[in-house]
Amino acid sequence: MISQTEENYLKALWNLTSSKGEASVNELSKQLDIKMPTVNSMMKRLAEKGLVHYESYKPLKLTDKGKRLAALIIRKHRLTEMYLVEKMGFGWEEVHDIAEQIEHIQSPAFFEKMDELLGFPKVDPHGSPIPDRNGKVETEQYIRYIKLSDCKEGDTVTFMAVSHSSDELLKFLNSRDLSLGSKIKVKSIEPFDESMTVSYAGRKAEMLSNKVCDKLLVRPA
Amino acid sequence: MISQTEENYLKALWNLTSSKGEASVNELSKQLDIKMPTVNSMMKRLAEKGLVHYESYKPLKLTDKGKRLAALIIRKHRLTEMYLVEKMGFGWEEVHDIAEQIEHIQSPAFFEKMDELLGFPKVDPHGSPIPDRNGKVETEQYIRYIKLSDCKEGDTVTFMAVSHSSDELLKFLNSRDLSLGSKIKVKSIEPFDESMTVSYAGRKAEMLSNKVCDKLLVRPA
DNA sequence: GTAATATGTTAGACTGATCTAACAAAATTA
DNA sequence: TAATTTTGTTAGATCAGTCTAACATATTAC
Ligand SMILES: [Mn+2]
Ligand SMILES: [Mn+2]
Ligand SMILES: [Mn+2]
Ligand SMILES: [Mn+2]
Repeated sequence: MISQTEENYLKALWNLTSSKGEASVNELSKQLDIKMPTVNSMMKRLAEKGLVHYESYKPLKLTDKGKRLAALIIRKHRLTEMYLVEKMGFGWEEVHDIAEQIEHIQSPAFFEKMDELLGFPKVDPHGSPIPDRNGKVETEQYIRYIKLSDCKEGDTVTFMAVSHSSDELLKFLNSRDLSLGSKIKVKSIEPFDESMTVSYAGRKAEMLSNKVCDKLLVRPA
Repeated sequence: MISQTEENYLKALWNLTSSKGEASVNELSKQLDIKMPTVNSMMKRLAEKGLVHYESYKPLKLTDKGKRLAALIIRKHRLTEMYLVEKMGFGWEEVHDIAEQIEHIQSPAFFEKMDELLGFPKVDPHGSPIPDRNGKVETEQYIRYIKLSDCKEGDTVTFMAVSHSSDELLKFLNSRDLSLGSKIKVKSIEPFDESMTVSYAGRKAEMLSNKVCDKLLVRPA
């Protein structure tokens, strides 16, 4: 069996390795705020269990089994976030911490029921894809999204997802009425700090810093 | 802070002490299926934390603080059971094991939301009272309930709650269409084994063993 | 009232999950 | 290349939560 602690390591590693396919002990240590020696010995344990490829001084990788298991935990996390927003009336900025706990509930029936009641959603409230029952994740469209910060003046795009969303960013977006699906037009880009002035439903000219634009994933028109 | 493990001990002790006000290490050990020395040392820890009155060779009692805390966990458990049945469509026999896990979620907002969406229910799906936000439990009516097995021939009663319900008992009741609120009339009692023949909505003559009748709490007409 | 049984406690071991201190290897800088 | 810094590993400690074995006290049976 796999403990709640082990699940959190797996999930963190899954997130870190999603781009390059591998991650360092150091990165994982920072991500989890757990000291390197602790992470190191946990990696050996997960290697014993066939979930991680571990070799001294080499980068960490998930095995196929580890990837699948991690994706199934992510699935529970994202289904939960969607359920909390859609069925319980929470705001998208309130659900991550609750989902962080509920993702560890052991009850297939519970998550199947959520999935059903939600009508088998494909994405969570932040636009991240929900892995399927087998741990497969639909990256097709998702990987085609680009950062708003990479757009040019005059571009018109659709706001599709928030990457690595903090409560603060989500609250900021709330305050500007900027939500998933919004059509955003880039009116101008300030050369000095790359801040953007954009317009969208109900907002003629809203200024967004580069730090914000860097977190908004959009689909070109 | 209090761990999930500690919460389970508190809750078990709360259940055991609900009648006599005290319980033995041995009883608690059996209840939790954890060996006596383990229970013993945990009781000392909880005493340190001001949650249990512990004295060598004396029966265990909860402190007021311990009672309140236990009741708040029970509150989360019972609200969850009610939510799963009323809002997610689970059967009353399916919800205990899920609630056993969800009761440990740390998020006041989550349980407040459940409570609201349910319209502030007073009892769980098995008829047990839900403690209020302060850990006070409404025993007024509940303690007046009697066992069906203590009724006499000719009595007419209302089925109000199931005590210490196992999945098996609940499934049995499902199979007989016997649910909370049913008006039950005791038609006859077999002197040999005290089994009862009863009638209720849609059932003319249903035989219930003494073991079953002992678990059904009813309100006299 | 003693013997037998049941219950409770102490001691000591083990595993999981964490840490710090010290050392080793790899990467970076000079 | 040599020195310095960063990253990774090993060793050993600690705490929570569990166990078994041994001993102590209380309860029950005779
Ligand atoms: Mn999240
Ligand atoms: Mn988590
Ligand atoms: Mn229950
Ligand atoms: Mn529990």
